[in-house]
Amino acid sequence: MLDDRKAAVLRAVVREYIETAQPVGSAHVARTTDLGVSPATVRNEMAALEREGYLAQPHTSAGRVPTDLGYRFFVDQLTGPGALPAVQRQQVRDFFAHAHGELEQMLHDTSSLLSGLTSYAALVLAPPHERATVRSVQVVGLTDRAAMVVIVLSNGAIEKAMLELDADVGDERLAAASTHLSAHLGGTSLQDGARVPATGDQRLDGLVDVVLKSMGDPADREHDHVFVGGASRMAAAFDAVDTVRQVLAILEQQYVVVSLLREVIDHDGDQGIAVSIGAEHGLQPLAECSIVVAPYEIEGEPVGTVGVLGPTRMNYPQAMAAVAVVSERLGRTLSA
Amino acid sequence: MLDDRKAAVLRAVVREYIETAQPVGSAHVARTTDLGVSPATVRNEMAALEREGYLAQPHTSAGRVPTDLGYRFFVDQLTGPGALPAVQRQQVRDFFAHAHGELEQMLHDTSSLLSGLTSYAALVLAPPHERATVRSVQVVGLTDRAAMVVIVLSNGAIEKAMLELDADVGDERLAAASTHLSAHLGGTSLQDGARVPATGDQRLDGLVDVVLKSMGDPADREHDHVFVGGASRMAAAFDAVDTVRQVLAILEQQYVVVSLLREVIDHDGDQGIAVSIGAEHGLQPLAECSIVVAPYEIEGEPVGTVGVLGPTRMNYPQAMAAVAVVSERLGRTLSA
DNA sequence: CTCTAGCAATCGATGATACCGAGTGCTAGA
DNA sequence: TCTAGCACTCGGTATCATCGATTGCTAGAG
Repeated sequence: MLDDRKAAVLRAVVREYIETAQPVGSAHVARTTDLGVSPATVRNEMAALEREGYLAQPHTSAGRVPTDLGYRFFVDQLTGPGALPAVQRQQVRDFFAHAHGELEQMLHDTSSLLSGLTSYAALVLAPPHERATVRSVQVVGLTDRAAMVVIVLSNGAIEKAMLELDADVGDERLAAASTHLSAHLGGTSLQDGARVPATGDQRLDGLVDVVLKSMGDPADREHDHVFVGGASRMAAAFDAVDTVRQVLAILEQQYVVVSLLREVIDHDGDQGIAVSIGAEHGLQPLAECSIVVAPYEIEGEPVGTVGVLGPTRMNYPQAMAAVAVVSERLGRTLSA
Repeated sequence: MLDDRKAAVLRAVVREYIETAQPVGSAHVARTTDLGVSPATVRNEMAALEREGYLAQPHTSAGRVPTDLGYRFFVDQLTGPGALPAVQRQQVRDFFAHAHGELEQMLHDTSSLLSGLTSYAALVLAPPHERATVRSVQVVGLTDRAAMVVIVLSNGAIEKAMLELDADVGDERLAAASTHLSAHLGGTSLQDGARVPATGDQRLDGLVDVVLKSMGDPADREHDHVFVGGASRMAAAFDAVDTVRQVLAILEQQYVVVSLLREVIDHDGDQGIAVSIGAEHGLQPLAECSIVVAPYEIEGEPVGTVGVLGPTRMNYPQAMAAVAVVSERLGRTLSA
């Protein structure tokens, strides 16, 4: 596709631009590469690269800037996700060594960690609750007409749903329903809408039905929780305050973020780390952003994703390294 | 303190500046007030107001801008929290009419609502769990060595804590502990570290102790959850991208936000709506922000707060109106 | 004593102008 | 095929004048 020298020039431009955020000129490239060619030669290559869509010029007589395509080439030709500085690697190890119990808290903290490592915004998608098996079902009465179903899952997550009751149901009956449901749902996964055999007691069976229905409610299934950490760092990445606003507005919509993460990771086959650059995904407000995501696995099964969102001119090797380490480590910790 | 005319001039300046964000000149004030005086007179008054600290001049030959003190006067002389447009009032009514069950979801949505009403960031502080009474306690085993304590409270909130066990404890024993704890803690509030009588079974009593200790863990008590909605709108309020970053960074620290809300509402006695303007609170990064908060009450008892965070030149009457209506309505809904 | 009209002075914003320098494209020659 | 040289482009910066909004002050009217 690109001959060696063009590739080297492109690499140099991308690297320099990532670091300085300034258009980079031919002289700079000639100096920083070991190609032993003059700026004039570099100029010719750069002009060619521009024709082919890898570079762009903000205006005549300015240096070149990578296009999305340019970044794409740069990312694709990376052999692996670079290495994290030892300090950071240690930081990650420490974090997960001390990570204790509670799933949601841990995922939340993980997003802060990742954001701190990269200085971009971090996204952590929680494992879908469907994957875990039920450990306990309990129906707790709150008021005469309202009860709450609390389901504890094997991974420490909790599903809950409100229940509106037609009539006052005694505590004993709720307790009976709890026992009955626990007995028959325990060990199953939430997604297969398991059948629960009738007890014979009509009132009880009715109650059980209501509970099951509320559990199957797709509104609750949407509970694909995503943790966004370090969103404020996006403000440092752009200088147009309006861009910042748009990006933050997107990050506030959990649903959008979730499907974005899904899309990016699906689109990329199962390459491990997936990268979406600039306008490659559909979201117009994020056209100036790139996303680096990786799935994390529990017991060998991919269950969630971690990723970072930064400006298109993000430090890809570093971001990929951080995402790789964190996803690997997170999976390992959750598998234990 | 200020004679009538000075007050009128100050009011006019504040109102105009809130609307236009431009320094306002004497001619403007003379035109928009019905004082029937000339710009020259207004100028004298404005000069006086500046000497007294209510106004400031960005530079000679620009109009005046209110100082924090100026806003403070403006807010203090407001008779009440202004009226919300009918459309918005209806919007709030609709929202709470359709608000269903789940506490956390509802508080989250409330923050979005309030942010939408004011176009500032909204803060909703959840009722401290200590206030609610325990409805059910359950200890659920997750792995051999880990269990989870799930406490359902009367207000529909859920407290959970991880438990690390020294040895494998049988399911029956966990169940026994659950029943025992439910029986003795049910109806009590979490904050009084209630004593639970011994059962005689040593292993069981040991387990109960562990659970109680984990519940008393102050790390969990910190669970004063705060919901921040519409943080992205802060990006529209400032044009210095760095200010935006600082403000957002603060909003990401739940702990800081919680104590800030507390401080503001405590400082103000029990006036209902409390307002903190500019640097009145201590947080330097929020020096260009104001906060409007109001407590909301369940069964007549103040349990949480709702508020908005906006630029110092926020629309106070409108913000106060929105906060007042939402807090009132939220309390009413939760009391039902 | 208060208010106002008039007026000079102030100072940011805007726009024109010139200049510099970084960087390019092209061409001729090695 | 590469490079040196060179004219050219064009954004950024500095300078300068101008414009306009607004002020502070003073003198005079009510």
